[in-house]
Amino acid sequence: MPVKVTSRQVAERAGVSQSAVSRVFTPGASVSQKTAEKVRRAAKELGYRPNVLARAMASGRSRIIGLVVAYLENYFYPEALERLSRALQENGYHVLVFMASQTAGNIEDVLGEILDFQVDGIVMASVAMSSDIASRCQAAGVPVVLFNRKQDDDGITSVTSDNYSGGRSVAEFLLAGGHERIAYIAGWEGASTQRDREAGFNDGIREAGREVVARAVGDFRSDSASAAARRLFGTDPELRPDAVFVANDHMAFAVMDVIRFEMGLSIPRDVSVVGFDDVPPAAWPAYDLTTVRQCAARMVGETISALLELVRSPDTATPRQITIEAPLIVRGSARLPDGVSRKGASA
Amino acid sequence: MPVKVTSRQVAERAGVSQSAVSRVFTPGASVSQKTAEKVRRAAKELGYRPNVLARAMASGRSRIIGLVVAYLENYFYPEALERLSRALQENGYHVLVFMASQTAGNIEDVLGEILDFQVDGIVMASVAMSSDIASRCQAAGVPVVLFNRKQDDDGITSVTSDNYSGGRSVAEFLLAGGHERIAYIAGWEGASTQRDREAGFNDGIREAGREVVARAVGDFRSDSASAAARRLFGTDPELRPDAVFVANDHMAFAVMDVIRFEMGLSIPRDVSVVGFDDVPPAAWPAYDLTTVRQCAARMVGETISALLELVRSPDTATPRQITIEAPLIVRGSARLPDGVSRKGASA
DNA sequence: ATGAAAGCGCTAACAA
DNA sequence: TTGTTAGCGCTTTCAT
Repeated sequence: MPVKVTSRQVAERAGVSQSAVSRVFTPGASVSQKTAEKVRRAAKELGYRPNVLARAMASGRSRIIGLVVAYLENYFYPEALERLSRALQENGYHVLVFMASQTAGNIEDVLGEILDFQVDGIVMASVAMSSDIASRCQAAGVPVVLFNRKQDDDGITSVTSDNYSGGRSVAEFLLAGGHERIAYIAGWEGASTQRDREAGFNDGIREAGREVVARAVGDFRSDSASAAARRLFGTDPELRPDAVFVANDHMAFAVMDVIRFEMGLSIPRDVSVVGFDDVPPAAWPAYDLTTVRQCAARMVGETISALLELVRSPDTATPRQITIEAPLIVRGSARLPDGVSRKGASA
Repeated sequence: MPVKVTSRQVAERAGVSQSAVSRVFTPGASVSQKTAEKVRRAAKELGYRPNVLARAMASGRSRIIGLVVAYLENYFYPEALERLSRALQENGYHVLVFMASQTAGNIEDVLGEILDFQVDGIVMASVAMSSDIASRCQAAGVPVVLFNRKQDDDGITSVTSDNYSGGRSVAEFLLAGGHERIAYIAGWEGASTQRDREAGFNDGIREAGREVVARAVGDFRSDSASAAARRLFGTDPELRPDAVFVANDHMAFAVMDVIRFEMGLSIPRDVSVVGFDDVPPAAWPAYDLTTVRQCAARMVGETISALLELVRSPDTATPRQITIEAPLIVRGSARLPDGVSRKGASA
């Protein structure tokens, strides 16, 4: 049995030209029933499968999508990756993964590598904002969509959840719950998600004529978040916050553990904690975290359709900023406003 | 600025032949300093980057590694994927992801797709055992390594941790802790990891002249694990297990939550729980789970070196079964044997 | 509907 | 060291 079967060999066996074989394996090409049958039989007998790379070279379309992702440690991303990959597979595309460091400017290098692969499109998940990306890809003629990040430049397609409103609903919820001293633990400040969540949150607080009493930066990392929590809560009981909004769940778990197991405080009696993302562990009873949901399924769905649109009709498709609604999921980690039960979402 | 720059254009500009350009970008090829410089300058001016796909076609080596993975829901895999991808990137390879369903026989289809991409090698993470895979890849001349799975057939390279010993140390630890009624919650029975962990565990229990008093199957899924826990612990206090070994951490978290929050029992006072994997949440204070560590870093390291060895010297390299040691990590979710403190590991 | 022929952009002998 | 020449396996005009 031959290790590599070419279309030429199939053609020979089927008694047709090589291009006939190519057509049989090209959806929408014009071949007669008879030829198709002969070819398929010969192909099956020989165990022929078209070489995707050769096809890519000749056609200029690789059916490969480059995915840049910084860290899988935040459990929002594994789910997104899995969904993205499955959805793309169903559409005949495959994902080539490029790991980038979270903060570094090495996005530029990575971008070069990606482009070398002649990918049909790129999904950038959780990268720093940089308008260079847009222009470089535009120059290379490769569509990009930003996943869970936004740029001020609106020439680039992005899919995010409504971070601003999400942050705002947290503020309103916490205020309605009668909290007096509300704090915030920020994510990495280079991220648009961080910026928007905080902006919405702050606006919500301020419009009630109040102020955030304490702020620390956790950089979206659990160790930094723990440290931030120690700083915020390791003070006099009178100065201590009675509520904290943490910029994502991943950090919120660390914060909750510091509050409960190091400080010996009770959640939500002494302190209310709210996160952002609604990753699976947020629903685990040990955390039962009130949080803002980023619906990975919908975000991925929009990402795919925007990207494939750009891939398939590069000329007519235009960049869009897609925003997915981000509902507050009320669980047990935060004191409730009067009259609100755990089942009802708050606004 | 041209959208696509070819080596031919660079050659023209540098005043050399096209193959000279190719050589400059081929490590280890023979080019003079002078030529190299001219070419590099021309390349830079034009913004030339070699087309990886064309190179792959011509050379027969794509520098793409196919990764088959079933589910990222178990947090052991995101970490493995991230490490694998980074390590391969450092070696000039990239990962093409293929999602397979956990149980289905669709590994076969996926394998076909992978092979179409002319990948240089394949990593199969968490797939069902199937000796067909080995032969199909062998026929295609593509090296494979099984990650976190083993086959009876030893013609295929695999990297696993020492699941048998791991299971055994759990048995010994639980026995030493004075537990009277020891139960087991199994993973998906098609997995070699499940089989080996249980075998080691059972042997450890039996050699002490004892028996596992209850067993349920959780299929490595948290909902099934919760259900299993309800069955096991929803009985008379006298019949209730006082210790349970759960085949992986992912399930163990669900089991702990059922035990604590549904049954109202205390861990470890009423029930000891031990898991397997040592994923990050196992160390979170809210779980503080005693578990057996699968060292992702080492497993990935061995996977990479075995795979690259097979890729680079297909003739001399031989299949190996690599086993990584799997130490028990003692935390607070299980009653300790007398004299053992949380810092000292048990045997 | 089909075959012939010309590439896609590169690597790898082979000569020189 | 360098240029010339064949391909790698496919898609895609262009005739027929």
